[in-house]
Amino acid sequence: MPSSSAGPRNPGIREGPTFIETARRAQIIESAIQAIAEVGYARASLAVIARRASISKSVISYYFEGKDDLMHQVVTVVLEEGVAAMQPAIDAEPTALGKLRAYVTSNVAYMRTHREGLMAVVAIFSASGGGGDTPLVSEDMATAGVRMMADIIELGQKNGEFRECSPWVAATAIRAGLDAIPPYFAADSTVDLDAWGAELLALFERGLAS
Amino acid sequence: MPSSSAGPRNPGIREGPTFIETARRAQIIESAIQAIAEVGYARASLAVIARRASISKSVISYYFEGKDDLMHQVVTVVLEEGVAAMQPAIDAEPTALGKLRAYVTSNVAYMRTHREGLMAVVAIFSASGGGGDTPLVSEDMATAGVRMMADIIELGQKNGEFRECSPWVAATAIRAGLDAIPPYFAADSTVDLDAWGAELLALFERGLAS
Amino acid sequence: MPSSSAGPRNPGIREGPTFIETARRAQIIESAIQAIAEVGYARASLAVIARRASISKSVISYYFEGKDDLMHQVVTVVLEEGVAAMQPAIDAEPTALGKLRAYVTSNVAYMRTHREGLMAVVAIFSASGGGGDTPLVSEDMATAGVRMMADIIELGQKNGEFRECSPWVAATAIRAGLDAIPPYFAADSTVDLDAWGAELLALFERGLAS
Amino acid sequence: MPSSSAGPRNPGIREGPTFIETARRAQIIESAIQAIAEVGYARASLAVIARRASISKSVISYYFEGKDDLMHQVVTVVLEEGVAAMQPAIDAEPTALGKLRAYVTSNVAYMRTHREGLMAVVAIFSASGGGGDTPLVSEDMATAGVRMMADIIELGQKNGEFRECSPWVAATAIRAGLDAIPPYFAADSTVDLDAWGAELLALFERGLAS
DNA sequence: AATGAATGAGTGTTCATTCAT
DNA sequence: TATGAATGAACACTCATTCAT
Repeated sequence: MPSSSAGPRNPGIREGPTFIETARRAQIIESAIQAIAEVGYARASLAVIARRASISKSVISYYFEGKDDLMHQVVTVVLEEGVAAMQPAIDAEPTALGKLRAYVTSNVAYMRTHREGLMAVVAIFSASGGGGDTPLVSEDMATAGVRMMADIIELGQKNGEFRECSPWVAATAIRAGLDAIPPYFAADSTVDLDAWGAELLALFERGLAS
Repeated sequence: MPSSSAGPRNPGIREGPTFIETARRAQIIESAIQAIAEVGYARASLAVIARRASISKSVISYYFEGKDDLMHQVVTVVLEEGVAAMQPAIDAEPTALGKLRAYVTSNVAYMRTHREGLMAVVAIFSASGGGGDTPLVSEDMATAGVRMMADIIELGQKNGEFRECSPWVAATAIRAGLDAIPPYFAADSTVDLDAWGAELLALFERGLAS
Repeated sequence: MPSSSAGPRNPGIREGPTFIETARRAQIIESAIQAIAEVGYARASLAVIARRASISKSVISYYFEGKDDLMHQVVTVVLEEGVAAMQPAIDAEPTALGKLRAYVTSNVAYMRTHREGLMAVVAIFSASGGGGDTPLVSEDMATAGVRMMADIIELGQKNGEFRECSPWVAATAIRAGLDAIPPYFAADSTVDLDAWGAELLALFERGLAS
Repeated sequence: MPSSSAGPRNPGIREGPTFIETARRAQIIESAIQAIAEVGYARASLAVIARRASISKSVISYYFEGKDDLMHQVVTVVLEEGVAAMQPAIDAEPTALGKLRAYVTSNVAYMRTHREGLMAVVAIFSASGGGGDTPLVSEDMATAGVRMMADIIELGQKNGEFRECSPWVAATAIRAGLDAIPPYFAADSTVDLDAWGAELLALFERGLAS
């Protein structure tokens, strides 16, 4: 009864994930992220991922239900960590403008340390979107970041902080603006992320100002 | 062994591509676009593309150096057609604001009629490794759209129409905001593209206003 | 639109099976039969079958939808050939007793030249029966031989040639008695098939006599 | 590295198999039988068998030399139990006819309670290569049932109870007739086994009558 | 006595590519 | 100009087996 959230796929009786299991899972997910970020989703085969982790392909099958499961977990981990990193900062701000700034700032900060993860997620997203039968990435996950932003904008519109406009379109634009950064950062790691974030903020603050 | 830039090998008198050759190439590229848009990059094998064009796989190998070449050409054609469709409208406008509006408006218009092509390009982009320089997508191609926009913004700044800011960041954001549309449009073809474009324009006009 | 009855899985426009196609199909089916008869169904992998035919595995995939399809065709070919060899002899006999004798005699005769095929079919049958999701062998095919025999017995009972008894049980026993022969014949090719057939006939003629 | 004939390696004082060892072996064999009967030989992997026994795969490797050994033992156990269940009834009958009836009757009775075991044996037989001598099933084992029956027939022929004929052919036919039952019984457990046995007996008693 | 971890060979299958015709 | 045939490498995945603990 292999499951993505439970342990490996063999044992008789289980209690909780072993130390080694947790470590291996993390290691494999990390290798997957690096592989996707570096050679693209199409060329990130299990063999490539395994080689990068210096393990045999079978180990991946031992800890994950299959490639789809692994990809799903990559997305989950990166997104959950991202939300965990951003949410407190956003919640701490009372105003919509503050929240908007916190969103962009903390997102850019997260980007600095998790560039590859974000690139991997974007790659998995659009590889999934194509039209396969299994979603690989749930609608819910794919739009989580946009929804967060849209909520902030709606709040600002109720407050009178922001002008009337489609929160969804604006939120999509802001997220897209952020998602476009990692590739540039990957190609040139001297890119000034803070400056980029500040520029984006200036752009959207003005764009939304009432 | 025809190359991508020249036609099939022809040691005779001929110089330019035959009529039939041009037609076949276009047909294959069109089939590739449809296949990618419909089943995703991963499942768009040469066999699938060939079946869609009602030809045998070998014909593709005859007209293109390989799959990478075909993909490269898909990107080229779609992007060049896009530029061809947008450039006159942009050039016709004297002011930077006018050009910005023309850019977004004509881009959205092109999107309506070339949704599949744009989705295919995005799919090829992210399947081939984020945004770096790969066999499938050259750096130059990937950033062409951004550069066009950046030029407009710089013009506006010289004019005094737009405030001082990083033209590159702003241009990237605008392009990203536009590129985010096709997936939504594909999932729901009743999406109001004009409204979306207008919203984006309102956002960025305010964001750039001096 | 690959199909087991149609041609290979690639071409644009098809008319009928090529000469080479027919030959390859037959060759592959023959190799599969030999492999199964020799090493058992479990060890008769596509690799083994391909090696025996001195071709690469991919050729099998080129001419058959998959392993299941190949197995299905093995069964079909062997059974159809068997029926074709037996049916005329059976039909030529007016009496049920004559038909019974023709059935057993022609079956044994077919066995001499198609021992491996019959062993393969039996192996595929019981590998299929296990409980997989796809039948691999249709109920219809599996019981065709028994039904043929049962019909003969029923005819004999209406005639008064045979005593009253369950035609199905008797037919099953006769078929089973015949199916048991090939392995012995395989182990020792000097087995006197005609004598074996005659013994079986003596046994069942008496067993069914009214 | 316990061998199939001895228990797990035990360099201490002990000679015979421990209680727990015997129990585990029996449990594993039983699980193997169920697994094969239920999902077929092909899908009855050690993992499946282990899960059914609620133990880890390694335990199987601990008690058996390998999968082949386990399968060999499954066959041995089922067949030995069958002989043990039939032999007394056969020995109790003085006449060959009585023994024939006892053979069939007790075989059918054993079938009712050990359907899965018999199906497993048949599956192992035909998965492992027809009927020859393989690691899984020894020539000796495969023909044990036939020999038992052949002995009875020979006795009857000496007695004058049965007519002259090849005891081996007749015995093979009878065993085959019996072995054909389990699949039908498995597909439809309401099959009247006693009636089936009686029909077979009627058939073969007449067939052998002097 | 038993486990979880890991491996390497092997499974069926897909794919881009080559080549004679 | 185009095809059918064939290939070999790679794919995700399964499996029996080994081993330290």
